[in-house]
Amino acid sequence: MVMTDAIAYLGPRLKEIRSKTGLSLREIARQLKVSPSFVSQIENGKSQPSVATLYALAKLLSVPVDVLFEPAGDPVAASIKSQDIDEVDRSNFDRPTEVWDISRARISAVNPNNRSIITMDSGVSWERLAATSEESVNFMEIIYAPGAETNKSGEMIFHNGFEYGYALEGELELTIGDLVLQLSAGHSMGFDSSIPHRFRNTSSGTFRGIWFVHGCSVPHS
Amino acid sequence: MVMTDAIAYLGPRLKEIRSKTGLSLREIARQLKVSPSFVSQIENGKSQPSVATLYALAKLLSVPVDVLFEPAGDPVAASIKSQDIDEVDRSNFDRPTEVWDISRARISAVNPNNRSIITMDSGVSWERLAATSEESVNFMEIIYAPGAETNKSGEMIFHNGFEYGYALEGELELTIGDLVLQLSAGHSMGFDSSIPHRFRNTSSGTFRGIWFVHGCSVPHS
DNA sequence: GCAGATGTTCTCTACTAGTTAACACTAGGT
DNA sequence: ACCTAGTGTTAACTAGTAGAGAACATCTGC
Repeated sequence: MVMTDAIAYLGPRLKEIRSKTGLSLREIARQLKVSPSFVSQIENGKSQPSVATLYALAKLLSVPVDVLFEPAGDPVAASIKSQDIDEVDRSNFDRPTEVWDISRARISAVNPNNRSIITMDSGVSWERLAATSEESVNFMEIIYAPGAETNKSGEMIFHNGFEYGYALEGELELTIGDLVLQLSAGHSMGFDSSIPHRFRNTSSGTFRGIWFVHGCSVPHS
Repeated sequence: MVMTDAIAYLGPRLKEIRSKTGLSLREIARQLKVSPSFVSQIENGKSQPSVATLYALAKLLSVPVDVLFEPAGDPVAASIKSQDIDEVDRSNFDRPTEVWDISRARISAVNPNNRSIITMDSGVSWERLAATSEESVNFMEIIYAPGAETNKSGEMIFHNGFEYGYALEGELELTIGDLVLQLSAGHSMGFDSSIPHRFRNTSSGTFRGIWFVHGCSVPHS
Protein backbone atom coordinates (compact mmCIF):
# COMPACT_ATOMS: atom_id res chain seq x y z
CA MET A 1 0.00 0.00 0.00
CA VAL A 2 1.18 3.45 -0.83
CA MET A 3 0.29 4.77 2.55
CA THR A 4 2.18 7.99 2.18
CA ASP A 5 1.65 9.72 5.43
CA ALA A 6 -1.22 11.77 4.20
CA ILE A 7 -1.50 13.36 7.58
CA ALA A 8 1.87 14.91 6.96
CA TYR A 9 0.27 16.91 4.19
CA LEU A 10 -2.25 18.27 6.58
CA GLY A 11 -0.21 21.13 7.99
CA PRO A 12 1.07 22.69 4.78
CA ARG A 13 -2.20 22.05 3.04
CA LEU A 14 -4.06 23.81 5.77
CA LYS A 15 -1.76 26.77 5.66
CA GLU A 16 -2.19 26.98 1.93
CA ILE A 17 -5.95 26.92 2.06
CA ARG A 18 -6.11 29.37 4.90
CA SER A 19 -3.92 31.85 3.08
CA LYS A 20 -6.28 31.70 0.15
CA THR A 21 -9.15 32.73 2.33
CA GLY A 22 -7.16 35.70 3.59
CA LEU A 23 -7.98 34.79 7.14
CA SER A 24 -5.27 35.24 9.69
CA LEU A 25 -4.11 32.43 11.84
CA ARG A 26 -5.38 34.22 14.90
CA GLU A 27 -8.76 34.73 13.34
CA ILE A 28 -9.03 31.03 12.64
CA ALA A 29 -8.01 30.31 16.19
CA ARG A 30 -10.65 32.64 17.54
CA GLN A 31 -13.41 31.06 15.52
CA LEU A 32 -12.27 27.58 16.38
CA LYS A 33 -11.92 28.61 19.98
CA VAL A 34 -8.40 27.34 20.28
CA SER A 35 -5.21 29.23 20.88
CA PRO A 36 -3.39 30.85 17.96
CA SER A 37 -0.23 29.06 18.88
CA PHE A 38 -1.93 25.76 18.43
CA VAL A 39 -3.08 26.61 14.94
CA SER A 40 0.50 27.50 14.15
CA GLN A 41 1.70 24.22 15.57
CA ILE A 42 -0.76 22.36 13.42
CA GLU A 43 0.21 24.20 10.28
CA ASN A 44 3.86 23.49 10.89
CA GLY A 45 3.26 19.86 11.64
CA LYS A 46 4.41 20.22 15.22
CA SER A 47 1.11 19.02 16.53
CA GLN A 48 -2.03 17.37 15.30
CA PRO A 49 -5.62 18.38 15.93
CA SER A 50 -8.29 16.12 17.28
CA VAL A 51 -10.97 14.91 14.93
CA ALA A 52 -13.33 17.47 16.36
CA THR A 53 -11.07 20.41 15.59
CA LEU A 54 -10.14 18.88 12.26
CA TYR A 55 -13.76 18.77 11.31
CA ALA A 56 -14.40 22.26 12.60
CA LEU A 57 -11.43 23.43 10.60
CA ALA A 58 -12.76 21.93 7.39
CA LYS A 59 -16.14 23.45 8.03
CA LEU A 60 -14.64 26.81 8.74
CA LEU A 61 -12.68 26.80 5.52
CA SER A 62 -15.66 25.26 3.77
CA VAL A 63 -13.74 22.45 2.21
CA PRO A 64 -14.49 18.76 2.45
CA VAL A 65 -12.30 17.14 5.03
CA ASP A 66 -10.61 15.05 2.40
CA VAL A 67 -8.91 17.93 0.67
CA LEU A 68 -7.00 18.60 3.85
CA PHE A 69 -5.25 15.30 3.31
CA GLU A 70 -4.21 16.11 -0.19
CA PRO A 71 -0.68 17.34 -0.77
CA ALA A 72 -0.34 21.08 -0.75
CA GLY A 73 0.11 22.81 -4.04
CA ASP A 74 -2.85 21.36 -5.85
CA PRO A 75 -4.26 23.94 -8.18
CA VAL A 76 -7.39 25.57 -6.97
CA ALA A 77 -8.93 26.26 -10.31
CA ALA A 78 -12.25 27.94 -10.41
CA SER A 79 -14.10 26.59 -13.35
CA ILE A 80 -16.40 29.55 -13.59
CA LYS A 81 -15.05 33.03 -13.64
CA SER A 82 -16.61 35.61 -11.48
CA GLN A 83 -17.74 38.10 -14.05
CA ASP A 84 -21.29 36.91 -14.29
CA ILE A 85 -21.64 36.04 -10.68
CA ASP A 86 -23.19 38.35 -8.17
CA GLU A 87 -23.41 36.28 -5.17
CA VAL A 88 -22.34 32.94 -3.96
CA ASP A 89 -24.94 31.31 -1.87
CA ARG A 90 -23.13 29.96 1.10
CA SER A 91 -25.94 28.97 3.32
CA ASN A 92 -24.14 25.75 3.92
CA PHE A 93 -20.74 27.29 4.20
CA ASP A 94 -19.36 30.02 6.31
CA ARG A 95 -16.42 31.25 4.39
CA PRO A 96 -15.77 32.58 0.96
CA THR A 97 -13.52 30.41 -1.08
CA GLU A 98 -13.05 30.03 -4.73
CA VAL A 99 -16.27 29.88 -6.56
CA TRP A 100 -16.32 26.27 -7.22
CA ASP A 101 -14.24 24.04 -5.39
CA ILE A 102 -10.91 22.76 -4.62
CA SER A 103 -11.48 19.09 -4.80
CA ARG A 104 -9.92 17.08 -7.54
CA ALA A 105 -11.09 13.62 -6.89
CA ARG A 106 -11.17 10.92 -9.49
CA ILE A 107 -14.53 9.92 -8.18
CA SER A 108 -17.13 12.33 -6.99
CA ALA A 109 -20.59 11.56 -5.70
CA VAL A 110 -22.96 14.30 -4.71
CA ASN A 111 -25.91 14.11 -2.43
CA PRO A 112 -28.74 16.38 -3.58
CA ASN A 113 -28.92 17.96 -0.14
CA ASN A 114 -25.30 18.81 -0.18
CA ARG A 115 -24.52 20.54 -3.41
CA SER A 116 -22.40 23.60 -4.01
CA ILE A 117 -24.63 26.29 -5.34
CA ILE A 118 -23.99 29.39 -7.34
CA THR A 119 -26.73 31.95 -7.48
CA MET A 120 -26.79 34.34 -10.39
CA ASP A 121 -28.44 37.71 -10.30
CA SER A 122 -31.59 37.17 -12.26
CA GLY A 123 -33.14 34.13 -10.64
CA VAL A 124 -30.73 31.71 -12.18
CA SER A 125 -28.73 29.27 -10.14
CA TRP A 126 -26.42 26.35 -10.73
CA GLU A 127 -25.92 23.40 -8.49
CA ARG A 128 -22.85 21.36 -9.04
CA LEU A 129 -23.54 17.68 -9.62
CA ALA A 130 -20.04 16.32 -9.61
CA ALA A 131 -16.52 17.53 -9.11
CA THR A 132 -13.89 15.41 -10.74
CA SER A 133 -10.35 16.20 -11.61
CA GLU A 134 -11.33 17.32 -15.05
CA GLU A 135 -10.91 20.94 -15.76
CA SER A 136 -13.22 22.87 -17.98
CA VAL A 137 -16.09 20.57 -17.33
CA ASN A 138 -19.19 21.49 -15.43
CA PHE A 139 -21.93 19.08 -14.61
CA MET A 140 -24.78 20.81 -12.90
CA GLU A 141 -28.43 21.29 -12.33
CA ILE A 142 -29.57 24.67 -13.52
CA ILE A 143 -32.62 26.40 -12.21
CA TYR A 144 -34.40 29.29 -13.88
CA ALA A 145 -37.08 31.05 -11.91
CA PRO A 146 -40.11 32.23 -13.88
CA GLY A 147 -39.04 35.13 -16.06
CA ALA A 148 -35.36 34.57 -15.37
CA GLU A 149 -32.90 34.78 -18.20
CA THR A 150 -29.24 34.18 -18.78
CA ASN A 151 -28.48 37.80 -19.16
CA LYS A 152 -30.90 40.45 -18.08
CA SER A 153 -29.52 42.86 -20.60
CA GLY A 154 -30.77 40.54 -23.29
CA GLU A 155 -27.37 40.17 -24.83
CA MET A 156 -26.29 36.84 -26.12
CA ILE A 157 -23.20 35.17 -24.81
CA PHE A 158 -20.81 32.76 -26.39
CA HIS A 159 -17.76 30.88 -25.31
CA ASN A 160 -15.61 27.94 -26.26
CA GLY A 161 -16.84 24.45 -25.86
CA PHE A 162 -20.10 22.61 -26.04
CA GLU A 163 -23.18 22.63 -23.95
CA TYR A 164 -25.70 19.87 -23.37
CA GLY A 165 -28.97 19.98 -21.51
CA TYR A 166 -31.84 17.81 -20.39
CA ALA A 167 -35.03 19.34 -19.06
CA LEU A 168 -36.29 17.91 -15.79
CA GLU A 169 -39.26 20.17 -15.28
CA GLY A 170 -40.71 23.40 -16.59
CA GLU A 171 -39.93 25.13 -19.83
CA LEU A 172 -36.97 27.05 -21.13
CA GLU A 173 -36.74 29.04 -24.29
CA LEU A 174 -33.38 28.67 -25.93
CA THR A 175 -32.17 31.16 -28.46
CA ILE A 176 -29.15 29.76 -30.25
CA GLY A 177 -27.94 31.76 -33.16
CA ASP A 178 -31.07 32.62 -35.06
CA LEU A 179 -32.78 29.48 -33.89
CA VAL A 180 -35.35 29.61 -31.13
CA LEU A 181 -36.47 26.43 -29.49
CA GLN A 182 -38.55 25.50 -26.55
CA LEU A 183 -37.14 22.94 -24.12
CA SER A 184 -39.72 21.17 -22.01
CA ALA A 185 -39.53 18.27 -19.60
CA GLY A 186 -37.92 15.21 -21.10
CA HIS A 187 -36.50 17.11 -24.04
CA SER A 188 -32.81 17.47 -24.50
CA MET A 189 -30.32 19.24 -26.70
CA GLY A 190 -26.71 20.08 -27.29
CA PHE A 191 -24.95 22.79 -29.19
CA ASP A 192 -21.67 24.44 -29.92
CA SER A 193 -21.30 27.17 -27.33
CA SER A 194 -19.41 29.40 -29.66
CA ILE A 195 -22.74 30.16 -31.27
CA PRO A 196 -24.19 33.17 -29.48
CA HIS A 197 -26.99 32.03 -27.23
CA ARG A 198 -29.39 33.08 -24.54
CA PHE A 199 -31.90 31.22 -22.36
CA ARG A 200 -35.08 32.51 -20.87
CA ASN A 201 -37.83 31.02 -18.78
CA THR A 202 -40.94 32.46 -20.38
CA SER A 203 -43.28 30.22 -18.46
CA SER A 204 -44.87 30.76 -15.09
CA GLY A 205 -43.19 27.77 -13.46
CA THR A 206 -39.64 27.09 -12.38
CA PHE A 207 -37.39 25.42 -14.89
CA ARG A 208 -34.93 22.77 -13.79
CA GLY A 209 -32.53 20.94 -16.02
CA ILE A 210 -29.40 18.85 -16.06
CA TRP A 211 -26.68 20.75 -17.80
CA PHE A 212 -23.31 19.85 -19.05
CA VAL A 213 -20.83 22.49 -20.12
CA HIS A 214 -17.60 21.27 -21.45
CA GLY A 215 -14.45 22.67 -22.97
CA CYS A 216 -15.44 26.00 -21.54
CA SER A 217 -12.09 26.98 -20.19
CA VAL A 218 -12.52 30.63 -20.96
CA PRO A 219 -16.12 31.59 -20.44
CA HIS A 220 -15.97 34.64 -22.61
CA SER A 221 -14.66 35.92 -25.90
CA MET B 1 -27.10 25.55 10.05
CA VAL B 2 -27.62 22.28 11.73
CA MET B 3 -24.14 22.18 13.12
CA THR B 4 -24.92 19.18 15.23
CA ASP B 5 -21.75 17.70 16.51
CA ALA B 6 -21.01 15.80 13.38
CA ILE B 7 -18.33 13.92 15.22
CA ALA B 8 -21.11 12.31 17.20
CA TYR B 9 -22.20 10.61 14.01
CA LEU B 10 -18.80 9.12 13.58
CA GLY B 11 -19.22 6.09 15.78
CA PRO B 12 -22.54 4.78 14.49
CA ARG B 13 -21.62 5.71 10.96
CA LEU B 14 -18.43 3.79 11.21
CA LYS B 15 -20.20 0.76 12.57
CA GLU B 16 -22.70 0.93 9.77
CA ILE B 17 -20.10 1.11 7.07
CA ARG B 18 -17.99 -1.58 8.59
CA SER B 19 -20.94 -3.94 8.82
CA LYS B 20 -21.51 -3.41 5.11
CA THR B 21 -18.03 -4.55 4.36
CA GLY B 22 -18.53 -7.69 6.36
CA LEU B 23 -15.28 -7.09 8.14
CA SER B 24 -15.21 -7.89 11.81
CA LEU B 25 -14.26 -5.35 14.37
CA ARG B 26 -11.22 -7.36 15.26
CA GLU B 27 -10.15 -7.58 11.66
CA ILE B 28 -10.34 -3.83 11.35
CA ALA B 29 -8.33 -3.47 14.52
CA ARG B 30 -5.68 -5.81 13.22
CA GLN B 31 -5.27 -3.94 9.98
CA LEU B 32 -5.24 -0.59 11.72
CA LYS B 33 -2.84 -1.98 14.26
CA VAL B 34 -4.90 -0.87 17.19
CA SER B 35 -6.65 -2.94 19.80
CA PRO B 36 -10.10 -4.36 19.09
CA SER B 37 -11.41 -2.77 22.21
CA PHE B 38 -10.47 0.61 20.93
CA VAL B 39 -12.37 0.12 17.70
CA SER B 40 -15.37 -0.83 19.77
CA GLN B 41 -14.94 2.24 21.90
CA ILE B 42 -14.86 4.40 18.82
CA GLU B 43 -17.93 2.80 17.32
CA ASN B 44 -19.86 3.31 20.50
CA GLY B 45 -18.78 6.88 20.87
CA LYS B 46 -16.87 6.14 24.06
CA SER B 47 -13.67 7.35 22.54
CA GLN B 48 -12.42 9.23 19.54
CA PRO B 49 -9.61 8.33 17.20
CA SER B 50 -6.72 10.57 16.31
CA VAL B 51 -6.65 12.09 12.85
CA ALA B 52 -4.12 9.51 11.79
CA THR B 53 -6.30 6.57 12.72
CA LEU B 54 -9.34 8.34 11.36
CA TYR B 55 -7.63 8.68 8.04
CA ALA B 56 -6.38 5.11 8.11
CA LEU B 57 -9.90 4.02 8.90
CA ALA B 58 -11.35 5.84 5.93
CA LYS B 59 -8.68 4.40 3.70
CA LEU B 60 -9.28 0.94 4.98
CA LEU B 61 -12.99 1.15 4.33
CA SER B 62 -12.25 2.97 1.10
CA VAL B 63 -14.59 5.82 1.74
CA PRO B 64 -13.77 9.52 1.67
CA VAL B 65 -13.23 10.81 5.16
CA ASP B 66 -16.23 13.06 4.86
CA VAL B 67 -18.77 10.29 4.75
CA LEU B 68 -17.69 9.25 8.21
CA PHE B 69 -19.13 12.51 9.46
CA GLU B 70 -22.48 12.00 7.85
CA PRO B 71 -25.29 10.72 9.99
CA ALA B 72 -25.63 6.98 9.98
CA GLY B 73 -28.51 5.40 8.20
CA ASP B 74 -28.21 6.75 4.75
CA PRO B 75 -26.60 8.99 2.30
CA VAL B 76 -24.00 7.77 -0.07
CA ALA B 77 -21.29 5.33 0.13
CA ALA B 78 -20.83 1.85 1.24
CA SER B 79 -17.78 -0.09 0.39
CA ILE B 80 -15.99 -3.30 0.17
CA LYS B 81 -12.58 -4.32 1.19
CA SER B 82 -9.59 -3.60 -0.91
CA GLN B 83 -8.80 -6.46 -3.17
CA ASP B 84 -6.63 -5.72 -6.07
CA ILE B 85 -8.44 -5.38 -9.29
CA ASP B 86 -5.85 -7.16 -11.28
CA GLU B 87 -7.04 -8.10 -14.65
CA VAL B 88 -10.03 -6.76 -16.42
CA ASP B 89 -11.14 -8.07 -19.71
CA ARG B 90 -12.97 -5.69 -22.00
CA SER B 91 -14.55 -8.19 -24.22
CA ASN B 92 -17.38 -7.25 -26.46
CA PHE B 93 -18.48 -3.76 -27.31
CA ASP B 94 -20.07 -2.68 -24.11
CA ARG B 95 -19.65 1.01 -24.11
CA PRO B 96 -21.75 3.64 -25.76
CA THR B 97 -18.68 5.26 -27.04
CA GLU B 98 -18.19 4.64 -30.67
CA VAL B 99 -21.64 3.35 -31.18
CA TRP B 100 -23.04 6.68 -32.21
CA ASP B 101 -21.03 9.62 -33.29
CA ILE B 102 -21.78 10.10 -36.86
CA SER B 103 -23.65 13.31 -36.72
CA ARG B 104 -22.15 16.64 -37.52
CA ALA B 105 -24.68 19.21 -36.45
CA ARG B 106 -23.67 22.20 -34.45
CA ILE B 107 -27.05 22.27 -32.82
CA SER B 108 -29.12 19.28 -31.94
CA ALA B 109 -32.45 19.09 -30.20
CA VAL B 110 -34.13 15.81 -29.43
CA ASN B 111 -37.73 15.08 -28.73
CA PRO B 112 -38.20 12.32 -26.17
CA ASN B 113 -40.49 10.42 -28.51
CA ASN B 114 -37.99 10.50 -31.24
CA ARG B 115 -34.71 9.33 -29.82
CA SER B 116 -32.24 6.92 -31.27
CA ILE B 117 -32.22 3.93 -29.03
CA ILE B 118 -29.78 1.15 -28.53
CA THR B 119 -31.02 -1.82 -26.61
CA MET B 120 -28.56 -4.18 -25.06
CA ASP B 121 -29.47 -7.77 -24.46
CA SER B 122 -29.23 -7.65 -20.73
CA GLY B 123 -32.00 -5.13 -20.01
CA VAL B 124 -29.81 -2.12 -20.55
CA SER B 125 -30.57 0.53 -23.10
CA TRP B 126 -29.28 3.91 -24.12
CA GLU B 127 -31.21 6.71 -25.68
CA ARG B 128 -29.29 9.48 -27.31
CA LEU B 129 -30.13 12.93 -26.01
CA ALA B 130 -28.12 15.06 -28.38
CA ALA B 131 -25.89 14.66 -31.35
CA THR B 132 -23.49 17.46 -31.99
CA SER B 133 -20.36 17.65 -34.03
CA GLU B 134 -18.25 16.73 -31.06
CA GLU B 135 -16.62 13.41 -31.29
CA SER B 136 -16.11 11.21 -28.34
CA VAL B 137 -19.01 12.67 -26.45
CA ASN B 138 -22.19 10.90 -25.62
CA PHE B 139 -25.12 12.47 -23.92
CA MET B 140 -27.82 9.94 -23.23
CA GLU B 141 -30.49 8.54 -21.02
CA ILE B 142 -29.60 5.13 -19.75
CA ILE B 143 -32.15 2.62 -18.60
CA TYR B 144 -31.42 -0.41 -16.48
CA ALA B 145 -34.20 -2.93 -16.01
CA PRO B 146 -34.41 -4.58 -12.58
CA GLY B 147 -31.48 -6.91 -12.21
CA ALA B 148 -29.74 -5.61 -15.29
CA GLU B 149 -26.04 -4.97 -15.18
CA THR B 150 -23.39 -3.48 -17.38
CA ASN B 151 -21.80 -6.76 -18.01
CA LYS B 152 -23.61 -9.93 -17.25
CA SER B 153 -20.36 -11.71 -16.76
CA GLY B 154 -19.79 -9.43 -13.82
CA GLU B 155 -16.50 -8.21 -15.17
CA MET B 156 -15.51 -4.64 -14.80
CA ILE B 157 -14.74 -2.42 -17.71
CA PHE B 158 -12.65 0.68 -18.13
CA HIS B 159 -11.84 3.13 -20.86
CA ASN B 160 -10.43 6.59 -21.37
CA GLY B 161 -12.35 9.68 -20.44
CA PHE B 162 -14.79 10.67 -17.80
CA GLU B 163 -18.31 9.70 -17.04
CA TYR B 164 -20.99 11.71 -15.31
CA GLY B 165 -24.43 10.64 -14.23
CA TYR B 166 -27.62 11.95 -12.68
CA ALA B 167 -30.29 9.58 -11.42
CA LEU B 168 -33.81 10.34 -12.57
CA GLU B 169 -35.59 7.41 -10.99
CA GLY B 170 -34.85 4.08 -9.40
CA GLU B 171 -31.59 2.91 -7.96
CA LEU B 172 -28.32 1.85 -9.46
CA GLU B 173 -25.41 0.27 -7.71
CA LEU B 174 -22.13 1.59 -9.01
CA THR B 175 -18.94 -0.28 -8.43
CA ILE B 176 -16.01 1.97 -9.23
CA GLY B 177 -12.65 0.60 -8.30
CA ASP B 178 -13.15 -0.81 -4.86
CA LEU B 179 -15.81 1.71 -4.05
CA VAL B 180 -19.45 0.72 -4.13
CA LEU B 181 -22.07 3.38 -4.08
CA GLN B 182 -25.78 3.52 -4.50
CA LEU B 183 -27.17 6.10 -6.88
CA SER B 184 -30.76 7.00 -6.20
CA ALA B 185 -33.05 9.63 -7.65
CA GLY B 186 -31.60 13.11 -7.46
CA HIS B 187 -28.11 11.91 -6.70
CA SER B 188 -25.31 12.48 -9.13
CA MET B 189 -21.70 11.58 -9.64
CA GLY B 190 -18.76 11.66 -11.94
CA PHE B 191 -15.62 9.62 -12.20
CA ASP B 192 -12.57 8.86 -14.21
CA SER B 193 -13.60 6.06 -16.54
CA SER B 194 -10.15 4.56 -16.53
CA ILE B 195 -11.03 3.19 -13.12
CA PRO B 196 -12.56 -0.22 -13.64
CA HIS B 197 -16.27 -0.01 -13.06
CA ARG B 198 -19.55 -1.86 -13.28
CA PHE B 199 -23.16 -0.88 -12.75
CA ARG B 200 -26.03 -2.99 -11.60
CA ASN B 201 -29.66 -2.40 -10.83
CA THR B 202 -30.16 -4.34 -7.63
CA SER B 203 -33.58 -2.90 -6.97
CA SER B 204 -36.95 -4.13 -8.15
CA GLY B 205 -37.74 -1.02 -10.17
CA THR B 206 -36.40 0.36 -13.40
CA PHE B 207 -33.49 2.73 -13.18
CA ARG B 208 -33.30 5.76 -15.44
CA GLY B 209 -30.52 8.31 -15.48
CA ILE B 210 -28.94 11.05 -17.51
CA TRP B 211 -25.46 10.01 -18.52
CA PHE B 212 -22.58 11.81 -20.02
CA VAL B 213 -19.56 10.00 -21.35
CA HIS B 214 -16.79 12.13 -22.59
CA GLY B 215 -13.23 12.07 -23.73
CA CYS B 216 -13.57 8.43 -24.51
CA SER B 217 -11.89 8.79 -27.83
CA VAL B 218 -10.01 5.57 -27.70
CA PRO B 219 -12.12 3.04 -25.91
CA HIS B 220 -9.80 0.27 -26.80
CA SER B 221 -6.25 0.23 -27.85
C1' DG C 1 -18.61 -29.99 26.57
C1' DC C 2 -14.80 -27.23 24.08
C1' DA C 3 -12.53 -24.15 20.74
C1' DG C 4 -13.15 -20.34 18.15
C1' DA C 5 -15.33 -16.65 16.55
C1' DT C 6 -17.93 -12.20 17.76
C1' DG C 7 -18.49 -7.41 20.37
C1' DT C 8 -18.29 -4.98 25.12
C1' DT C 9 -16.58 -2.82 29.37
C1' DC C 10 -13.79 -2.30 32.79
C1' DT C 11 -9.06 -0.23 34.66
C1' DC C 12 -4.94 2.07 33.82
C1' DT C 13 -1.13 4.99 31.77
C1' DA C 14 1.89 7.10 28.32
C1' DC C 15 1.40 10.54 25.51
C1' DT C 16 -0.37 14.55 23.27
C1' DA C 17 -3.84 18.11 22.30
C1' DG C 18 -4.07 22.41 23.65
C1' DT C 19 -2.67 26.25 26.93
C1' DT C 20 -0.07 30.34 28.48
C1' DA C 21 3.70 33.07 27.92
C1' DA C 22 7.13 35.36 25.79
C1' DC C 23 9.32 35.76 21.29
C1' DA C 24 10.41 38.36 16.62
C1' DC C 25 8.83 40.43 13.22
C1' DT C 26 5.91 43.79 10.15
C1' DA C 27 3.07 48.25 8.86
C1' DG C 28 0.93 52.72 10.43
C1' DG C 29 0.22 56.71 13.20
C1' DT C 30 1.93 60.42 16.16
C1' DA D 1 12.18 57.72 16.75
C1' DC D 2 8.40 55.47 19.78
C1' DC D 3 4.18 53.60 20.15
C1' DT D 4 0.50 50.66 19.24
C1' DA D 5 -1.83 46.58 16.89
C1' DG D 6 -1.34 43.41 13.66
C1' DT D 7 1.12 39.11 11.97
C1' DG D 8 3.31 34.13 12.88
C1' DT D 9 6.56 31.17 15.97
C1' DT D 10 8.30 28.62 19.82
C1' DA D 11 9.27 27.13 24.19
C1' DA D 12 7.44 24.88 28.95
C1' DC D 13 3.90 22.96 31.03
C1' DT D 14 -0.40 20.03 32.12
C1' DA D 15 -5.02 18.17 32.03
C1' DG D 16 -7.19 14.96 29.40
C1' DT D 17 -7.64 11.32 26.42
C1' DA D 18 -6.04 7.97 22.85
C1' DG D 19 -5.28 3.53 23.11
C1' DA D 20 -3.75 -1.01 25.55
C1' DG D 21 -4.82 -5.17 28.14
C1' DA D 22 -7.41 -8.12 30.22
C1' DA D 23 -11.55 -10.19 31.47
C1' DC D 24 -16.29 -10.15 30.13
C1' DA D 25 -20.61 -12.12 27.72
C1' DT D 26 -22.27 -13.77 24.04
C1' DC D 27 -22.97 -16.64 19.76
C1' DT D 28 -21.79 -20.20 16.52
C1' DG D 29 -20.08 -25.06 14.81
C1' DC D 30 -17.73 -29.41 16.09
